[in-house]
Amino acid sequence: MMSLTEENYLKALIYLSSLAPGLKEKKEVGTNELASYLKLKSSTVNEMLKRLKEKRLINHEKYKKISLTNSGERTGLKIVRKHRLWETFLFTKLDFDWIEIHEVAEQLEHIKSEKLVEKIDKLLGYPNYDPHGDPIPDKHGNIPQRITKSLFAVERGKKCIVMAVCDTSRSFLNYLEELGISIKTEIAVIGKIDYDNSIKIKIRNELYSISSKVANNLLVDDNFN
Amino acid sequence: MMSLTEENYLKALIYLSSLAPGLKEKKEVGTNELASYLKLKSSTVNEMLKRLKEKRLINHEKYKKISLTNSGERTGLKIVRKHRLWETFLFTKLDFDWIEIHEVAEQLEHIKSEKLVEKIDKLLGYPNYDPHGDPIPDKHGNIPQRITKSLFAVERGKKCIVMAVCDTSRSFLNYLEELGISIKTEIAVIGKIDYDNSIKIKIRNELYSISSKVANNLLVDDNFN
DNA sequence: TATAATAGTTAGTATTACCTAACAAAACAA
DNA sequence: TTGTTTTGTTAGGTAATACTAACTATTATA
Repeated sequence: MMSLTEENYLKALIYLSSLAPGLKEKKEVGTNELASYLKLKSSTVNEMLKRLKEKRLINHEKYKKISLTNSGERTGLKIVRKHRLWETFLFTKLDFDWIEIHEVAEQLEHIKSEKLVEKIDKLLGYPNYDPHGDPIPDKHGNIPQRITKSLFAVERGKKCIVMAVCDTSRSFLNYLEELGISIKTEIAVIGKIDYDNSIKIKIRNELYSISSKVANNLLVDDNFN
Repeated sequence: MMSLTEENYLKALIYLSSLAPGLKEKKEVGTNELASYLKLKSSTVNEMLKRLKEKRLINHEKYKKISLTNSGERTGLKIVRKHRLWETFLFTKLDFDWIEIHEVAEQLEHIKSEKLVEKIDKLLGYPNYDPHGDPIPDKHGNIPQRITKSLFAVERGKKCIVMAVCDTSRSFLNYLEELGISIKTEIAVIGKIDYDNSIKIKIRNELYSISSKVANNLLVDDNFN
């Protein structure tokens, strides 16, 4: 039986080694990297690594990098799946907003019940992406393709639909809320200002100007023009 | 912040001191009683009692009985509320059956989010009773009246509706499933056999005979004949 | 390549939540 | 009332998960 803490270590390892946005291929992870991600001391992490290795969930040799075993990866992906399904549930069924879902899903992801996960998945209609646009692994651990086209890359004059965000920080999500941008929002790209790379967009017939930083953090689908 | 374990102690205390079926008035609880209910050693319980007392959640003097403070009772009722709401959610929204809901709700009841509880309550239409017929405390801690009339007490010739069960053991619930009895099932009392106190009933036009033990563990509403 | 900076490990400590064994108080019964 | 049973407490131990401080290995750079 996995403890809540062990589950969180695996989830962090999955994230740092393969799920983090912008990672093309699998990456080995260091003790300190993991520690700082989990906001723990490296000595603490070091002890847990021993336990996870004993349980054959990770590969780790003294002073070397960490990688997940197949078993570790499977287990970790299950938790990611649960997290993202719960986020979707909270957002679509209970009207939680973007900013609130993560914290509650952090708790719900540790509920142990295969049946519960599958029932929630069914209730939601087997979604491929969570409200942040992150892909939801299916029950076998297969992960849908991540959306990669950013709003910044959309041509002038084209319309697109917001599918995901690269940044889930409170400040970014709050700013999006102010702009009225959420998942599935339609945005038309009106113009691009070369001087500072900012972009003029139209949302529900209102004009806005957004910085390239914001545009780069919005992933979109424009395959319908 | 309450730990999961502390929450379970409070819930157990609430149950043993006032919520257990058949309790008319508040009862003081002993260390051993609590220990055997929680399947722990009394020494373990004793330590926790110290902590709960420090936190002013219980009253307890050495070698004396335990009672909940107002704060302890409020906190405990919140957990009972969450447990029963989650049971209702699993039963009515996710098609879990009677036998499965308790174990999963034991985990879900510890999720910390006021908003989540209230949203689930709303989604369910603010129910007064869970799928076992146990009353669900409202957000202020008020508990609806428990149903008290057993099937055994229904007069011959009358119809009634199953509202609650007094026994939630696996074996009893399994037997009810076999009979096709669930919450809201209509039962007509056809006859009573004085010899062994067994009862002849009709469910969906099928005749059955049940023992007085079973009849006593089924609580019903017959205020509609 | 020598040394400084970074990364990783070990040792020792604390807290929570459990245990067993031994003991003390209270309740009951002869 | 005195002995026995039941109930409750204390002392001491363990595993999981965190910490700090001190150490060692690796890597990067001057």
